[in-house]
Amino acid sequence: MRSPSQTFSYPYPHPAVTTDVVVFTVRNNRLAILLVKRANMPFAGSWALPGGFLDIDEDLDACAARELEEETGIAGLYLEQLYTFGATHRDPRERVISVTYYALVPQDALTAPRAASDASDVDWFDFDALPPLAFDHAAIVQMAHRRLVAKLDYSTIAFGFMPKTFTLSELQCVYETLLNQPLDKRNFRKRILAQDLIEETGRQRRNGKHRPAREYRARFAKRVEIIK
Amino acid sequence: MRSPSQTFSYPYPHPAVTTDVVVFTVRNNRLAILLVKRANMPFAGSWALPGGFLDIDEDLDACAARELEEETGIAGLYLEQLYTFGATHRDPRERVISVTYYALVPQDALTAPRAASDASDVDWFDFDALPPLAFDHAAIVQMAHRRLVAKLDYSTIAFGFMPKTFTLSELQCVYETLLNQPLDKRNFRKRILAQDLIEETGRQRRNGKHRPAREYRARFAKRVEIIK
DNA sequence: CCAAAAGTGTTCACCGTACACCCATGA
DNA sequence: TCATGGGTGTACGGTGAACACTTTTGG
Repeated sequence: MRSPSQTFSYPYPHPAVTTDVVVFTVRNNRLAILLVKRANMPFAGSWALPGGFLDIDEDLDACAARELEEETGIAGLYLEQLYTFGATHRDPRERVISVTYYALVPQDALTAPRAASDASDVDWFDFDALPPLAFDHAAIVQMAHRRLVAKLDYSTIAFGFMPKTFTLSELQCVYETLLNQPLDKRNFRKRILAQDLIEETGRQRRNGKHRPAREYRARFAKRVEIIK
Repeated sequence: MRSPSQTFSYPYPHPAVTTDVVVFTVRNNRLAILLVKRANMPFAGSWALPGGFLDIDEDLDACAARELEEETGIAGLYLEQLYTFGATHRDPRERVISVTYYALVPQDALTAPRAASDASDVDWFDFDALPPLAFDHAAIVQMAHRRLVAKLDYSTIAFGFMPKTFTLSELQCVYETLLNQPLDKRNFRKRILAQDLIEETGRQRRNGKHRPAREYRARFAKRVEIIK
């Protein structure tokens, strides 16, 4: 707003802008996502992705994080932008553009989410047993899943599901879940260790009446992103 | 937020939504992009990406295609969504969310674009000699370029720069330009032919006082079609 | 016959894959 | 001592990289 001539505002109807988030986790060796039950029209009573309307002076990423926390109580996740959905009739109320995100929750952080705000209920659903979803959220979920699986090959995205420390068997289990196929133990360990992405903590994990497992942690500080 | 009917409209200020497009081509063995000179405030006289405001009942993809054609006369490109930029102060006029796209133009289709609409001028610029850009368009261009280069490895995106028929040397030249490094001729030909993506037309190309080159065409339906 | 770009094969190093047995612990 | 998951090495085939000369044409 530098000069009067720059205070122009586009004199045509503006669409609403929302963010929606696909939150993945691995739970009971199944891929699962977080859904909220809508309290309000339209689609009241339907399950949907957590999300909501953008505040006029709020960054897109902040909106996604805020709506996620408001509706589910989950905060602190790293959100990555997925795609922007803007078909003209995707929302019966008015024209709505949805900027979508996805995020990963470590297995151990599965605190039960609590519903609030526009959500009357919140729960995790196994990815291959999802209920019918409101709006075009099924398409959003599909795209997020494709992105997640594609990224397994060329990024460290799978570590997003791991707690701070973990065993190689736990890590392999996550990969097997995401790829939906068994992996050879020796080859898996060789590959992971060769990438030099994890290091031993020096401690051991005793999980039963058998040999203890070595405990590892990720060696990289932040998420190592390889460009898509 | 509740309404008995479905004519509800979100009762808070809506942001404006625009689309912007990064159009790449390869010209004189250099990567180049298409820019327009802004006719209006803000940033009047600055170079910027072609783009503009979304109509309220227009799909996002259609908006990107329309604005591109209005400002540059280029139509018929396959546009792929890149990322959505929504920092709160990226436009001095008002809050603006920009859904960005990128597209590829074949080498031979380099008809001079013609300026119109909000653009007082249009031109191609070598990617490594871009002028200062309006808004956050430099960041958009950077992201588009990273995506383009990343996709060379695992997609057929390079064919988007090729005419309907081409020689292997021409194709190699495009790869070398995009990767900014020379490639071994024998390995390149072996790799391309092994992928079974192209086939001989049976004709030859005589381009000088030397051995003619075999002419090929893409075997798959190309995404980038025609320029107007 | 000369200049200039087109076209062609082999070797080698590395990596992903297939595959089976011993180890450490708690009960 | 047994049941259970943890941990280890080798051999093979396929793929990407390095590397130089012959062929075809126009002038």
